[in-house]
Amino acid sequence: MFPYPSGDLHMGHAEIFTIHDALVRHLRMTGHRVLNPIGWDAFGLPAENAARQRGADPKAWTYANIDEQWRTIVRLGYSFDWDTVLRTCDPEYYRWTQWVFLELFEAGLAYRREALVNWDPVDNTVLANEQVIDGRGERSGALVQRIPRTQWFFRITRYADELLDGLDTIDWPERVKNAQRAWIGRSEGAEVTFTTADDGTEVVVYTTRPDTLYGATYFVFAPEHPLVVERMAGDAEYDAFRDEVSRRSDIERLSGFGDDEAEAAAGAKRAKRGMRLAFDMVNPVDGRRLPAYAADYVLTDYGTGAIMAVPAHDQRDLDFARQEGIDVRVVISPDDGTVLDAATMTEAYAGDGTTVNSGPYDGQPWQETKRRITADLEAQGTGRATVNYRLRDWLISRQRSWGAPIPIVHCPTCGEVPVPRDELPVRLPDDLDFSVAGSPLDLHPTFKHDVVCPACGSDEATRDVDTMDTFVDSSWYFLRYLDPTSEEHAWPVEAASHWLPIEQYTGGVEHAILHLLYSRFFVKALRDLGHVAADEPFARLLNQGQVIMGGKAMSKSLGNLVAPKEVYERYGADTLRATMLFASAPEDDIDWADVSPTGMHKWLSRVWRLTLEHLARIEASGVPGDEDEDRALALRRATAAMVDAAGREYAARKYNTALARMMELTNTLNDVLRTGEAAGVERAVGEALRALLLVLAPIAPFLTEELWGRLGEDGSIHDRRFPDADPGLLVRDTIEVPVQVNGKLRGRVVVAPGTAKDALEAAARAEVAAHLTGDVVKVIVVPDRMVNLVVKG
RNA sequence: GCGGGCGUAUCCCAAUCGGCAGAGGAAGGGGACUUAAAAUCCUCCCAGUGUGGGUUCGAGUCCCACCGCCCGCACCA
Repeated sequence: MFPYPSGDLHMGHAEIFTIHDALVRHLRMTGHRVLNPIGWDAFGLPAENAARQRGADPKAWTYANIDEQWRTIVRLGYSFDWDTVLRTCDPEYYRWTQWVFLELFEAGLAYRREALVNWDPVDNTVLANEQVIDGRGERSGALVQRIPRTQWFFRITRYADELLDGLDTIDWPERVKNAQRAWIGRSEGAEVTFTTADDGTEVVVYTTRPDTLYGATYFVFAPEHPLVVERMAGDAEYDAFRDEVSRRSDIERLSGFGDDEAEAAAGAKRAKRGMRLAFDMVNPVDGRRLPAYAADYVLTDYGTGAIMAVPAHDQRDLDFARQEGIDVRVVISPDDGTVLDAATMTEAYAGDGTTVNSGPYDGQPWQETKRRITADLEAQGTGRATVNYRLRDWLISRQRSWGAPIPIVHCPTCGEVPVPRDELPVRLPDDLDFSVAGSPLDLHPTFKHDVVCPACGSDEATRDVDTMDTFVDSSWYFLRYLDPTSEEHAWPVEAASHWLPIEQYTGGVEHAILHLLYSRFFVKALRDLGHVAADEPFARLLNQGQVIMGGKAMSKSLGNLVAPKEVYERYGADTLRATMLFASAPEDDIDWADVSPTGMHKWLSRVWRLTLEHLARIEASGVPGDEDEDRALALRRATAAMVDAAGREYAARKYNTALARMMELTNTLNDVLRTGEAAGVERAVGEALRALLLVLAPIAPFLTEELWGRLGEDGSIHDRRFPDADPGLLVRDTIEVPVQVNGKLRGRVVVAPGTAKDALEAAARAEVAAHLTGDVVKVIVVPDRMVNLVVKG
């Protein structure tokens, strides 16, 4: 994932880029052609806030940060392709963001409507559902308010099913896929049409349990439901109730469970608030009258904003029914023989059971009732099977001015008119005044009004003054990398079909929903519009862990921040890189309090010293002469084993254990040099060092390059092939096989690899004869691995 | 409450298909070198794998229950 330039690179960036760079360098060394671009997600609020607070020019501010990050990226040796750099805030880029918007608009995937939206009173903008965490704005932390407002949406819900099913086709961490599944929230049920008791007005509800229809004893509307608003117009009590619910949803709902924190911690249930309405509803299956309520626990924007309430089998309904003294009616009898008492039960029963009290459906398993009732409703025209989703359309309007303007002109006669493609980009003015109280774009002297309708030429027309969510910018940037400077097209369709899906995508798990869901939607939509062939943007995802400090997130306010700069200025870039990779597997968090750049620096210095000492010896004694064959062979075997093992560790992206194998070899090298004349093994030492440097090159590019040159090798080490182990050196003459008696280790035998089972067993019996005090009743022989003799008596 | 993940030495962290619990690092003790310190080198110390069951010839690894921690989601009908 590309970085946001809020300042210099932080440890999180260093972590993601280090992992990614080791991976990419290894791929290059194993003969892959790698496209490894970099860019900046350069629109966004911090630039605008800097402008507001310090009078900075957001563009200059952003570019200065990009320059700083760039220098750090170079300093840390990240091998990005420098000729594909892009910045989403450049008009040359956002021109095409606007183009993508128009493509979606014309396909009916971008639309404008009024809705209850999330208003962030601190950042002064609306937010998408995905950007509201626990009722607070993701960035600002402010309590979000629900207000009605006309805004632009992307119709991501059209792809809900495909977004869900596609998860089965991609190699992503399970937790990210689960998060997306939960977010999409598909459920299967039925829509059932109820009617008002007085004039038969139809009201549709969504339920996942149509089999419990006979158990409905009341009916609930969301307080904002249009029918309620209409029917209760002028009712002061209702107005007060609605007001209170709105306030609650802004404060109490968000702060948890009311004022009592102890109660909140214990997970106490939130009291539901409801009001009896002035009319009744009629149950379509049996004609019974159901009292109608408005209550805060029914949401306006899920399902149809109205429910049938079945207290016996839904806990929320039961809580409300007990509170209001409403009847409870049991329609499912538990299979385990428990008898539910409608008068006294306090826990709704949602398990398996047999249908009762439901007229013609009695006596069947509930699943069967569900099928039959749904079919019967359908036949009568009072219901149908449906699928429902938790996912809502993506709200993309932002009342901010450091973003891509929405390329639409509003005309009193023509409505929403797209800006013609050849007039793109709709540029942000350079002279935005950030000292104003509202949106600088809205209040700019000419931006809004200095326009005519592209369709009819009317000068009454105005520009849309909102910008797009910055997640729009980042939902397609990977396509732009394929031809980042083109003025002809957003990206080359043919190349896009070759390079997508991206084989390896690396980034933080904080984007589990946001960026990773939006990008998937974009690719699917753009595919349907013929702009790309792939179904998914990212075939394989690696979520690197977080860098923390002493168990807590690093942050300025906690004063536990360690900047990459501190580390690389003291120890160098290679040490920083290797420290991060050695600390843990890429997926795991790194606690900086636990890691030791000093220790890593010591080891890299050891590699350096071993190489220089080797060179000094060669210089002193000339070309190595005859070898000490046993010690040389042992070293060559150790080298081959390291190359073989490290290669596999690299392939599995386990750089921590790859480094451990390299350290092992330096230990061996040290031992070999200590136990005899260096002259006897000098050639093998040279081979070992060269292999070591090659294997280390993706992790420590600077040190290895320097030593490679000093060893007299031509060209860059980074253009060399990753070494392969000599298979002949991996084969051992003898191996040690543990011998167990009754599962306990009692001895070892040394045999040739591949020794036949019976020969191995014989050797094993001889070895542990002293322990075979009874009859051997069972023998387990795993060739080359172990022998277990089971003795009885 | 639901879903996912993790508990191995003082600490970080390894351990192919279930097959010798220790690869690597850090910290600590002792020693060599040094006028001394740093660096370097040598050496020692250190767990039976959160708890309790089960399967198996054999369990850190598989199954069940529980404890602890972390991360999602959560009035979604």
